[in-house]
Amino acid sequence: MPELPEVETVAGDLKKVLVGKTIKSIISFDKKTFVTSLPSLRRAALGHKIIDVRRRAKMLIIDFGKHLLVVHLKMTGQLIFQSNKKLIAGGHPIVSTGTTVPNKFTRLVFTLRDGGSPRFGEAGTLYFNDIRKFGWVKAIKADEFSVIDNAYGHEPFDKALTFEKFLSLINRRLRTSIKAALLDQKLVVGLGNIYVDEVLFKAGVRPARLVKTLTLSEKKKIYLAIPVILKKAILKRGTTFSNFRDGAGQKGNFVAYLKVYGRAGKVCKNCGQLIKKIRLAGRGTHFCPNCQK
DNA sequence: GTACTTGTTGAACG
DNA sequence: TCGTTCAACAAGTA
Repeated sequence: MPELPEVETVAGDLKKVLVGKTIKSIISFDKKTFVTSLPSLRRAALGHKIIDVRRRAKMLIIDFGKHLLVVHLKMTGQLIFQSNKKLIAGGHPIVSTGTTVPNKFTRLVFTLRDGGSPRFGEAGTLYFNDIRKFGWVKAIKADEFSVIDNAYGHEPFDKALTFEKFLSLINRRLRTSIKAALLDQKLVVGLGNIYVDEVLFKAGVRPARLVKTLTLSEKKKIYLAIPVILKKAILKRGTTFSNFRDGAGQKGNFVAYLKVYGRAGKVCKNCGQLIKKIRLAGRGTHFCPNCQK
């Protein structure tokens, strides 16, 4: 389940290998995988050189200059680059899906060549896999990106997201739970179910608390916990990564640092009480009844 | 077989 | 209009 740290990791890894390469061909195995039609996907990308790969919210952006491919992995999407025997992968764990590409979950295949000239040979393949077909790929003109961009809120590491700004944002959701407010990508982007639970544990606030009941001090703790949790997760290369090949060094390690998520019925690492799980905002929600007030 | 999982959207609600 | 909740999507896992 890629949230911000996972997408950030994938974007960084792919940037290293994709920049400078040119899309040679695009093959589709599933029309549902992209919002954009295959012909316009090809128009935007074929023969164009990749100049950057980056992240915005939980989206991956492959930048061709005049055009962009915008990729959302949603829950089970993977982007896998293969060159010779080397795999660079990111997204949903590949436990049950086998370790080879393409496989039955492969939706799109991009073949690449080095540099801009057709005289260069193939230089790897980029696979877009998605088990549940929630993910998508859009091709847009660069100057149309603001339409997508404007639908999302602040980046959690953006200096523009001051505490005052954060307050004014969550104060728009006074009658909802703090969990629902933090999941809302129109306020602050990048937090999904896992990291919201972790942020609220670190802040010592129960997920079900309504925003209007929070003290200023609690809001400050939440505000401060967001970048701490996310940065640590990025450092550990995310929570849900899995090795695609031995020794690839791609395994996400943050799962070992999770304090509440997925630990229902286990003892709190902080106080020893049992972690509780409830259903909130339509999501499984984990917290420590002792550490979180 | 059934319940459960999740990011995002859009419908339905008050 | 606004804020909020909830179903829907898909398919693998327990």
